[in-house]
Order: sequence, then C-alpha cells, then structure tokens
Amino acid sequence: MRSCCNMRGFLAFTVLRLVSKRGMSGEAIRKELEIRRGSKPSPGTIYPVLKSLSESGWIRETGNGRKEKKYAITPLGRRVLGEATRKFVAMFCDMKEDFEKARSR
Amino acid sequence: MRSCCNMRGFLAFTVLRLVSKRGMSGEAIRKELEIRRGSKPSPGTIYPVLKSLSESGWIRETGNGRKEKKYAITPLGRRVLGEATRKFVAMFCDMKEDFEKARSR
DNA sequence: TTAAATTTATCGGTTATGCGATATTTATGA
DNA sequence: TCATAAATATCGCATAACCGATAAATTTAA
Repeated sequence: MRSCCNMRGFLAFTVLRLVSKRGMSGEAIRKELEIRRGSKPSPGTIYPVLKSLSESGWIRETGNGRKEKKYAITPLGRRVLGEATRKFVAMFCDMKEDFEKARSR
Repeated sequence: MRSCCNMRGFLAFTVLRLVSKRGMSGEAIRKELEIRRGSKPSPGTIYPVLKSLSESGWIRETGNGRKEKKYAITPLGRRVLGEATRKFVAMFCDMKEDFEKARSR
C-alpha cells in the first residue's frame, strides 16, 4: 500500500536537528536515520546535505584532528532551526497527541 | 533568511489529516493551511491533491447535493493515515517537547 | 608496508511536488 | 434573469530532493 507522505524535503531539517543535539559524523547520521525511517540514506544523499548545511553556515566541522569528521551546529544554525521548528509545530499542530501516545526512545 | 525545510511532500498527508477530523471542502482546506503555514496554497495545488487522494480511495465526496463539495476520509484512508502517522512520529521522535512547549490552538 | 574496510565526496538523472495561469462550473444577489 | 463572485478543475513548468554509481580519501589490520 502506497504512503501519503514521503518525508521529502525534511532531510536537511532532520539532519540539522540531529547535529544540534550532539556532534555527529555523516555515518552516525546515516545510522540514526536508518533507525528512524527504516532505510539508510545513501552517501549520495547525506553528504550533499552536510555540504549544503555547511555552506549555509548552519553547521561546521569540529576539528578533532581528522578521523571521522564531526559536525556541530553554529549559532546561526540554531536560530534557523528554532524558526523552522516553530513553523513545523504550527503546521502539524494537531499531532501533539500522536507524539504523546508514541513510546519515546 | 532561508529555511531548512519547506514542508514539500507533506501536503497530501496534511490534507488527509484535516479531512479525517471533519468533512472539508477545498476552500476550507486552503483557509486552514493559510493559518497553519502562513501562505494559502493555490487552487492549482489543492485540487490536484484532492483528486489524487480520491483516486487512491483515501477520501470521497460526501454527497450533500452539490454546493461546496465536501470530502471525508474512507476506511482505507484511515488505515493509510494511521501508518503514515506512525512513520512520521518515528522520524521526528525527538520533537515531543517542541509540541508540548507550543501553545495549542 | 600493503590490503581491505570505512568514510567522505561528486555528479547526473529521475521523480513528483507545488505553483501560475486559465477555464469552467456553481452560488449569490441585485 | 443576469451579472458578479466563489469554488472547482486542468495543464504545463520550474524546482529541488533524493538516489545510484562511482571515485577518492582516510583508517584499520594483517
């Protein structure tokens, strides 16, 4: 059975939210998204998003030598995320109960 | 300042949720969406969505003569919506607090 | 040191969402 | 009845999101 929504357009938002909680690498993000949505975004999906968020100045690499690159949210990113979250909640204002009912992880 | 998400892909989902609460016409839906997201979707946006949802068998016209056409969700639509809502909540599982903080309408 | 594995990077292509413009139908009211 | 307004319908288009494939860089381990 087909679905009535495909999450298209919310990947950048979700990635920004993830990074805002704790520094994360591209791979860590892919793994978290696999859990949340059931499928792992391809590298060709996730790295362009990280690049785009970086170029917007919303996230930046945290220079822990090299290893896995980790990203953190910037102050500007935090403002943008706050505003987007506000809009998101306004758009889906009737979903409060659905979130409350859900068993949180 | 640009936004990090554009709600793209969630219009059908949102319309289905609206219709699931109470019978609504295309115009009523446009007005509700204007409130929620700040801009009113154009007719060229909303009527194709209603058509598509109808063709999927997820909503149907409720035959009150003609007047403003009203739509209601079907049992199949309710199943699809339930599943989509479950996925939605899983995807945005960390947003519970944002919804709680928000003043509800 | 070298090979394998992991992570990051890039690019083109497909897909479909939402809009603008426009036309048609239906309702309202003078 | 007729004119105006409101609601619905359709079509093509621009946009961009995401994926697949592939390659490069970095880390790990043998």
